[in-house]
Amino acid sequence: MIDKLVQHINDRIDNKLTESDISLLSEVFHLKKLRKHQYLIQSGDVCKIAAFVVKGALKKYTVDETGKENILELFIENWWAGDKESFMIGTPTPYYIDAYEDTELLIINKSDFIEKIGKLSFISELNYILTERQSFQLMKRLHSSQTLTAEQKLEQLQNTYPEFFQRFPQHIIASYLGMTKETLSRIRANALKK
Amino acid sequence: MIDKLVQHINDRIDNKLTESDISLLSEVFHLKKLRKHQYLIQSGDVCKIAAFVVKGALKKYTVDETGKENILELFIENWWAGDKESFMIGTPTPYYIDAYEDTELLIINKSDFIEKIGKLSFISELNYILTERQSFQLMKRLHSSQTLTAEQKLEQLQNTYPEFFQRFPQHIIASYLGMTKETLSRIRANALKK
DNA sequence: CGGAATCTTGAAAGTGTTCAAATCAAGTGG
DNA sequence: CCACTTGATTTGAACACTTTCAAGATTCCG
Repeated sequence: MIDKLVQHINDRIDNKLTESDISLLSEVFHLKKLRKHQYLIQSGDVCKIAAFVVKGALKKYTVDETGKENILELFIENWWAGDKESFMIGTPTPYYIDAYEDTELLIINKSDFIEKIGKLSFISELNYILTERQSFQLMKRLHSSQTLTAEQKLEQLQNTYPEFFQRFPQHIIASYLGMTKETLSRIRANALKK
Repeated sequence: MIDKLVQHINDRIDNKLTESDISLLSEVFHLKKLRKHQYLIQSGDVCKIAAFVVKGALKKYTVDETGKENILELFIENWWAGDKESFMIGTPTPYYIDAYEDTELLIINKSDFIEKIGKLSFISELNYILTERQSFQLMKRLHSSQTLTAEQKLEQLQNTYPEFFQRFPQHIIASYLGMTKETLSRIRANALKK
């Protein structure tokens, strides 16, 4: 169970984890299972956990006045799910995160994070790497959101995260891309013609 | 000159800079002046510098096939201008950055950054804080870009960065918001009626 | 088989863009 | 001080793309 997390970390940091690092991780992370449609966090909560996805899929979204979901992020295996801003700063999150499939997570709560591992160099290193990558990706997504047509957005997503199309239905992908499911359907029909 | 940078750093880190920290900064950062319309970086360059804005204003943008500028970021005093991804990873930047006003920058080049200050704890701390904040802001901008109407985008920008409206003309603001100058002009006319 | 979720299709409406032209504002040089 | 230039803003009309709403078709799965 913890193996996937250890692997994830070793893939990203310079010096591999020692046995004692790993046993510490085993202590502070615990397994949590979510059934399809269960929430990890809800709007208004302060996010007090960080969650590593061992198995399954989740979506992060807001809900507008009309009840429409606007999906911001999709999480699958080996991704971190949560609201980092709420977790770090302690402000209430505006987001919902729920399981789209039955999901297994490795959870650490904020107090354990701060007291037990936050200051370890491999955690700082990992955290920095992930945060920096996140910001690079968000810059690209923002640019795409503002400059590309719906068709170009689809094509780009097929190139960057083809796995999403295996895991999520079209209406979820559409919302992630900032368009309606009808638009996505029509665009796909057009793209096939060519 | 270096004072503004020292102030900027002291405002953000836990332990204030020492005299020797400051004299080291004075050594590795040098002043660069840009006249209005001069480039700091151009598309295709590898960004080999990080630049702190002492005075002036800059814009970061791409140019599409038709020559249209799509502005991603605006920089004024006390902001860092550059393409961090290109700087850190060494990939060619897709962006242009140019001065919208006559501008004074404190520049550090990559080799000095890596060899002389990159490993100092106050630089790591600052870098992490800025990167994290950047990613929080980008998440919000992406969400706004995908969910708000043009009118709501304007209102939100007026609330978050009112100073932009003093420093940049409307067509620049419009591009930053991902809309045309005509749309922004009409929206403002409508908003005034109410 | 039957029901729920998903995907497709059509027509009408909405929102923002494009293109072109007019207006406005702020220097600059004569 | 005025004419001229340049950049910025506004306005109008036609157009393009995406959404909305509604209905029908398809797929999945117990």
